Amino acid sequence: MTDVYKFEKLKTYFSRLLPTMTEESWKITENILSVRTFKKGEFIARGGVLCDHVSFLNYGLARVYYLVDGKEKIVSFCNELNYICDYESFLSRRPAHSYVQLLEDTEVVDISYKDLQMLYQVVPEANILGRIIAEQLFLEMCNGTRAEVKDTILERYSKLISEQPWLPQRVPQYMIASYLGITPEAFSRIKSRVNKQKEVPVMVD
Amino acid sequence: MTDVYKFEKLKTYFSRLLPTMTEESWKITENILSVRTFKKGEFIARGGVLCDHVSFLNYGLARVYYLVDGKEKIVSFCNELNYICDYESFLSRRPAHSYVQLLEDTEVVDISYKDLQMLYQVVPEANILGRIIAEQLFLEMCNGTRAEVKDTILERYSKLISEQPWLPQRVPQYMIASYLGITPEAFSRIKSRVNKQKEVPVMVD
DNA sequence: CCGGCACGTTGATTCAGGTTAAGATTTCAG
DNA sequence: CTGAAATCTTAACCTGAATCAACGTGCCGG
Repeated sequence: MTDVYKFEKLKTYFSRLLPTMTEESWKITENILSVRTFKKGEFIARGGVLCDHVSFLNYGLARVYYLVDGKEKIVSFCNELNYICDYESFLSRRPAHSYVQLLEDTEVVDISYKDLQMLYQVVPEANILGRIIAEQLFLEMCNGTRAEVKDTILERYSKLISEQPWLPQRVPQYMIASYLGITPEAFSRIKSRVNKQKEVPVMVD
Repeated sequence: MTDVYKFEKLKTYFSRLLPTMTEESWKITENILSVRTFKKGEFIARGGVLCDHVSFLNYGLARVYYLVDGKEKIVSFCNELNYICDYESFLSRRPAHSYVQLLEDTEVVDISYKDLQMLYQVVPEANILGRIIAEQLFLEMCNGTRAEVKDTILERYSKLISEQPWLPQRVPQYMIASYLGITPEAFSRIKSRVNKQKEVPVMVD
């Protein structure tokens, strides 16, 4: 947990997205970043509250969910080397609709809206990075939406596990059910139904 | 239909997004744009085919849908002053997952992927525009997803009609049902149920 | 004017998943 | 070690929407 250089991961990530970014631009960027740590259970964003920071996860785990009639509907899980933030709230400057809660002790690198806008003015590459990141978020969103429309629950489960294989070890099953859009009971039923058909269990705990 | 200046609408749109864009930058941009027209029923993007252009709708109407088990699931409708394109395919350079079909004769202004990348190199403002547009698409997507998660069918219907009031006059009801994620039969029933409760019909044809 | 087609409605049946409830199992603090 | 809380499973019953099918109604071309 004691990184030699606390922005290392973010820097690597940026240099992969935009290899042409100069060391100078990075130095400026670095200056307005800050590191924050959170304990399991804390929130990085909450419904009704403006989300004023984008956070890049150094280590830890988070979930994003909506509150629907008092019930939590999980939209995504997020670990190391990803952004966590209600980017919708952040961009639109309006109260968040989603909740972003940490499922483990977590360290993030973050930047405030104000500072980011400043960065866009000062560092030209920042706009390219900002564009690429927005595009990537858009692509991820597309993937999610498409899967919800086209895939069966089982297919979505398989995809989830193959994309984030560490998930079953780190989050309870009822959260995965919530992500799939069904109740824990239904999920349990589906699992047992599938495992009865094949002698070798497909869905692992 | 005979616009004095065929890029007028796009220019206005851009200048609203980025007022600081110079006339010079616009001149360069303008040079790589082209106008295309389509007849009702034609496709701007098809599943399995790379979508190599972003198109800005000058006039006309389009729908975006996925094919699920041979059935069409409409994701959005799109008219004047919006982009139509499988932006996912366009950005990722992979075959499209969605179909974009014109529901009326349509005129678009469009730009190819290659030309856009070139523009990003040559005109610095283009990156800002690109970022803002990607951000907006992301926000729209969020709205859609959130509505699907949180709102009832009736609420989503009301939202749709208040956002695109011209819709019922221009598309058949079964397409609206598809957008809402239910069958035409179910939609019909919901409508009649609602209209029975209130003496004055709420859902118009 | 007629026949066909696209669109909308209505009814009967079916089914996946929700709900409720009760146990079984795991986890963890004290 | 022990008991409470959290999690997972199973079963019985219920519900909303899909499916299948039949039937209007309006529109268009010949």
